[in-house]
Amino acid sequence: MTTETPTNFIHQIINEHNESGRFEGRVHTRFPPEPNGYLHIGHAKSIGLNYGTAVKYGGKFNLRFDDTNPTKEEQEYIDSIIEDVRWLGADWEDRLFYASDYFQQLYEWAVQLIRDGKAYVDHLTAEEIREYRGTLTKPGKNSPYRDRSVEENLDLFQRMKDGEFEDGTCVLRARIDMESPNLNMRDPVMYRILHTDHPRTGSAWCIYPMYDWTHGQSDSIEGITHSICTLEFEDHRPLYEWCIENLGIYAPQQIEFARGNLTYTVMSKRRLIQLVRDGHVRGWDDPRMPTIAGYRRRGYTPEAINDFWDRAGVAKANSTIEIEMLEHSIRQDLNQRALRRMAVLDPIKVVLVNYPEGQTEELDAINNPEDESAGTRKVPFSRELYIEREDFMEDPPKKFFRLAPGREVRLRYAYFITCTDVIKDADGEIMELRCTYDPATRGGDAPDGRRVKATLHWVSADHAVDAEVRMYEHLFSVPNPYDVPEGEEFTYHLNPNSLTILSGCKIEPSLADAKPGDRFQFERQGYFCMDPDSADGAPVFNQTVSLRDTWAKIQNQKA
RNA sequence: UCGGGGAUAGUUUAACCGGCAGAACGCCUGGCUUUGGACCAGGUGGUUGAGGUUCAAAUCCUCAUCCCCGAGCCA
Repeated sequence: MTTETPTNFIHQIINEHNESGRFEGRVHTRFPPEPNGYLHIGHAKSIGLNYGTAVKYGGKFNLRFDDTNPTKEEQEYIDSIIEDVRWLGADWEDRLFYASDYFQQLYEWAVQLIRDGKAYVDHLTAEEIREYRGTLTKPGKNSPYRDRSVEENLDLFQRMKDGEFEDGTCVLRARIDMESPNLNMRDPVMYRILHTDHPRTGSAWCIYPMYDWTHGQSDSIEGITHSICTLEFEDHRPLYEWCIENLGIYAPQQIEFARGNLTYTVMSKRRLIQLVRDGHVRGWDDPRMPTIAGYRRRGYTPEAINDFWDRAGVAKANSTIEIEMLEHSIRQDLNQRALRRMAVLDPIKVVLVNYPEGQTEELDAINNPEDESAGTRKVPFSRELYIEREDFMEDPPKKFFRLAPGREVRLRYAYFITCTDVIKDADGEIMELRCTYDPATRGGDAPDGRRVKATLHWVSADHAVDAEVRMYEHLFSVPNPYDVPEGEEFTYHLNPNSLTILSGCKIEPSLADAKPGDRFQFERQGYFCMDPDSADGAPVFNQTVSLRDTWAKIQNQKA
């Protein structure tokens, strides 16, 4: 038995169970996805909570697919979910299960209930069932088929299973209480007829159990102690307990918690599917999607995602967390581990007029100031360079510290340079900057102790590699995308600038060796992850998140 | 209208049996800096409301208010 410091109300409940001996000190959780879509970051909360709880108490964690509705479920989703849960770091060891593994047992239990007079085959139509159910305020009334004999029910249920009836002709219902104030207890449907092949059981079954008739018993079979689910199942708990009690089987404890929402994000599977199907994004793993696959491609780490949910906490109050908190977690993680590289996203050429033509130097650059073991690398330097267009202003405002006519700045790990000339084309567009460099400042330090207010990143023009860089903004332009004018859809606030593709970016040559999935900090810009779309000699990077940017903040304040 | 849940800084949360409301993110200052990054120091800001019990209430009691979920042969 362990009593751990509770970090949330669920752990407190577990401590109480451990003290009372309810589960003999056992802790066994599970993550039960329905394979009808890709996992999103909200699921990561549940995965982290279930797996983290098991680890905390030295217990076990199962992965179990809730695959009871073959009309919506697909193998593609099963595969992606397995990959995502594994990527997030949750370890189910050899306990990968499917609710469909239990179809036979569930069927036998249904027969048991029929024998006990606690279930019956109902021939009411779907619409009639709805009418008979009553409303939130009005009690329901009994189906005329409710009092069929055990023999008749047994026969009918057998024939349902044997495929004698078409979809929708009848259902098996639990016989509970049509007047219950809890609508879930008004004779809930246990089985419906679906002549649809199942991804795992094929055509073996044409009747499929409903969630309420499956979930609790699956938990029970697996010896789950704490069946953690979201708030909307609170009303189902009495039914969950009814099934188990009337079957006389081992009883786990269902506990509900609030799912977490994010600002600037929609998270329901229905909406996500729509974004994919209607082409608002490039697929389930589009880096703008809040899916696990999307975040992975974007460059997020599982550690950052788990850290984020740890910080967010677990409670029963509905909440929408500011996306800045997620961004903080990924910045913090990547700051520790990402190698630094220089990349010029919007290049402008700089010519060092006093630097010898044809000369090239190899300068030392630190790979990660936060991690000495990451070492250093050589970066080529020459007479013609690229710097960031926005790092120069011809007529700089007061707080602009970067390059300007007559001003001296440092090129990182290289030299101090001073801008002497601005070359423009006929339209007045700046084409090139002419600068002088100070040979005494090699490496970036002035022996005379003189200081500059800015350090710029740069790339040698002759040695630069061209790259495509995909910059992202939030998929939605407002914190609450659901807040739309009367009659408008949730797509109303879709951000037209959520993706900006930059081509002709100039990146330092060492980046040519990168592999898809590799993450870097582009100095002074942010974190970037190489995209699988990359080809030999044609690298593509996704912006994971920008660096914190006080200059941008100053500019925004003025705007 | 019936049933079930919930309400603590801008956001997300902590506060055991009633005992100084604490943190993270954000925001604002300042320091430091070869990334306007990172880091360091400081600051702003809160118990939904009204009563009651108590030496003492976020916590207990009463009455309100507001929010979420529920009428799939979805999960």
